[in-house]
Amino acid sequence: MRTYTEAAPQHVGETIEVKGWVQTRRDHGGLIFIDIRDHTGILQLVIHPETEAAFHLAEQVRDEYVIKAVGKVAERDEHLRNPNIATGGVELHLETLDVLNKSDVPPIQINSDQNLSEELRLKYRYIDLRRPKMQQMLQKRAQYYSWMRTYLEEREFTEVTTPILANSSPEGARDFLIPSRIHQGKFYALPQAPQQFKQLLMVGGIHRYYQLAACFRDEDPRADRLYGEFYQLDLEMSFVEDGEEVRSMMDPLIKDLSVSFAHKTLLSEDIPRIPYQEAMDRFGSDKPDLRFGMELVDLSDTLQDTEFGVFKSVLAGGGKVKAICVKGASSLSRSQIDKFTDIAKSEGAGGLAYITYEAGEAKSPIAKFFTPEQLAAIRTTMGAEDGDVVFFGSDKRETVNKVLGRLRNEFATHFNLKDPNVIALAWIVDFPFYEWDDKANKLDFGHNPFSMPKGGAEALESDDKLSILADQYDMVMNGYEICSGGVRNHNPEIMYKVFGVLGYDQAYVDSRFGAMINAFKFGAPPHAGCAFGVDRMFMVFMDEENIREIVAFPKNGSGVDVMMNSPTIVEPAQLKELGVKL
RNA sequence: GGGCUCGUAGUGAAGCGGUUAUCACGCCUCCCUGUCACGGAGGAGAUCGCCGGUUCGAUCCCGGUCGGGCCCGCCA
Repeated sequence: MRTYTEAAPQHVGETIEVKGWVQTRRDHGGLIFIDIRDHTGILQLVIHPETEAAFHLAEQVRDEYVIKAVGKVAERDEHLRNPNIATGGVELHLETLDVLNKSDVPPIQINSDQNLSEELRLKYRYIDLRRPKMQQMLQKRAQYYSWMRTYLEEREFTEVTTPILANSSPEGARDFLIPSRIHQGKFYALPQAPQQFKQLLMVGGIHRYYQLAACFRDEDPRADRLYGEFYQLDLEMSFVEDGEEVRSMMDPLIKDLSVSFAHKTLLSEDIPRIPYQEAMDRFGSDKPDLRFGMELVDLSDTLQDTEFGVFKSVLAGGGKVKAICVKGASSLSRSQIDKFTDIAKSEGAGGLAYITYEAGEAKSPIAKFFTPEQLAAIRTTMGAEDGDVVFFGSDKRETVNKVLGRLRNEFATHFNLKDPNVIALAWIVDFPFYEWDDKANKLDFGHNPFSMPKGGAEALESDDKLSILADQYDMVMNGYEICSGGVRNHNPEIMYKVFGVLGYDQAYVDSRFGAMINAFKFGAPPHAGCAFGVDRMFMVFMDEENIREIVAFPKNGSGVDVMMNSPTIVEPAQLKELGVKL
């Protein structure tokens, strides 16, 4: 009878057959033990010299050989049990042994707790995947997908797959282009997201749509961003005019995944909705980690009359002086503070002023520039106690927020304020529709040109284009953006206007988004939706800080698949067929 | 495109202007009948990423280059 190793204890006294890999072999000369591993776990095989053929073969077996073992399951004597493995109470006394395949000495040791370089693990991913951790990860991921599918299907969402060979998107990330053989000189592009298709599904009368969609973007990767391809839980709902309908639809799923699937604790049952500007002002980020406080405090009024030159000139120029209070930071060494100063500078700060509170005193090179009243006011406003350090930022509003937001995050990491067992969720809402592009020195879309401006066509007439808000929302989980969505603009007239603000005429819009605009002329229902970055969310659930850890076959940081050796040079014949001149 | 950082046996680490380049795991041979990351004895295995410079002498210092990682830019 064929069985899995984990089931062995249920078959004491029976003869069973197990197949798997050799985890380790312990040869005692006159007695050999082999730990056999399959996808369920490990089982100890005992090979006695009396079973001559099996014993002889067992002497030659090496790690990672693939074997088939037949024998009788026996209870182990009390003193021979191994509490460290699930099947440690039994063992299999071999009758026959077959080697189904040999293995070279593996380049990475999978049964060791030695650090392994990621490079090597990716090159030999098929061996790396045999490790229990990776096995569990892939199992868990499948459950995760299934969990989401079940939730959506119970709520009238229909799964529809959309084309992978699609069109180049003129805005946004770089495309992966696919040359057309039939139409030489023309190209498909892999979709950056199924955005236009899902909106067309709404026009097509699909009530609610979802898809675990592959998305492709040719942008440089990060620890939380895969190169090339990633998956979104993409969804859209028709006849929705208020984004709150989408958000409240998704809240229970994400909370349930956090608690029941990932076994974590929610920071709060209620998921706050935080306007973009408020998030920037309080946390210095549009993806704030809410597991800790350390909020940015505006001291501009408190220090209105300061004689401290740096602050004085910033305030006179309409900028802001803000600060964060870092609990217990007086323990930081000079060189540690220098490191944080470098970080502040890398975000555009001129320096990093701070006040240390110790033994009731405010110690700081800049303390002498403040009146006792100002010093007292700073301390009270910041809630600083002995042992704390208040770090200042002074610049124009956006820069101060960015600098202190980054520091808030770095300090939280340094002082271990990010509890991995807690999930803090928030929706960031009311993103600015337009942003000022400093480099190009012109107005540009803040986020997504397809979302509805809040207030509709009328709002677009505003003189202050930067004050126009988009009906758009991101979900944030522990400092990661895990979802982005919006109420879509389904009205061709408003669509033309949205682009018109940036100086694009109707012909331009038609040439870029003709299919979608045209569709909107034939009775497009109002609709709204969103897309979750399922890889990134899963990474948080699995306590990983590198997104490649939760993907079976990721590309490395240079966009290379070091196992398959892609990208690669192709045969001239293939290029010729595509019309490429050699 | 830019910044920081790493590169030493198969693997993970240590080291240092002059060493026989150290340790652990793994590997090979032999011994071993109750181990479980078995144990014991012995052994093989490294042009110290690559190129150039400084020096009497470079794995070590300097410059460049290649490769990995993290970050900025970028990611509608």
